[in-house]
Amino acid sequence: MSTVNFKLPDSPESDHADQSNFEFTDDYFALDSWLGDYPEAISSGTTKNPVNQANEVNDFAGASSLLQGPAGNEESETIRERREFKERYAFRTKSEVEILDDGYRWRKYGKKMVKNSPNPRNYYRCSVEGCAVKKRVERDREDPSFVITTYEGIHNHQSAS
DNA sequence: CGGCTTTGACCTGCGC
DNA sequence: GCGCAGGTCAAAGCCG
Repeated sequence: MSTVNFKLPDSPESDHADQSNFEFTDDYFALDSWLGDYPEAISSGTTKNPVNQANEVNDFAGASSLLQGPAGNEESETIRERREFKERYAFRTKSEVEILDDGYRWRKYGKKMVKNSPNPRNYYRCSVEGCAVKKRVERDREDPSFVITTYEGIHNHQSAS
């Protein structure tokens, strides 16, 4: 239904058509509650059903701005509050490749097999020094054509690419 | 030559 | 206390 085309700042090199299909389908959802990290949200009626959260496009806009990094108001109360929970946003993306160029440079630091899924989970970290943003990439358990990307933290720098 | 992957080992939290 | 599962480290090798 509401397909959000997320145009990424294409780096000069990654001009391939493969990388351009970074789009959020109806199935994208923020994992804040989905991860089960927020017992309150779950007990208050939030289900794990992705369809239920399919129309939270506005939510994504907020998440997006957070991902881009605060534009100066780093000390804002909102962000400080969020920091207590650890910022975490996850997206389900239809993609052949899991290495999605989102404008930042990532360094892989781990790979793990998870019990729930036959697919491995990859751990990335922003290679910019002083930036503690982490990223977790794994394929969907039921739909290997989907990739679940979980961001953790906020970039404190401009996207370097 | 520098930066990044790879991969197994290590660490830690948690449930039994 | 033990074992499992998830997360991270770090040495070695690869690749541009």
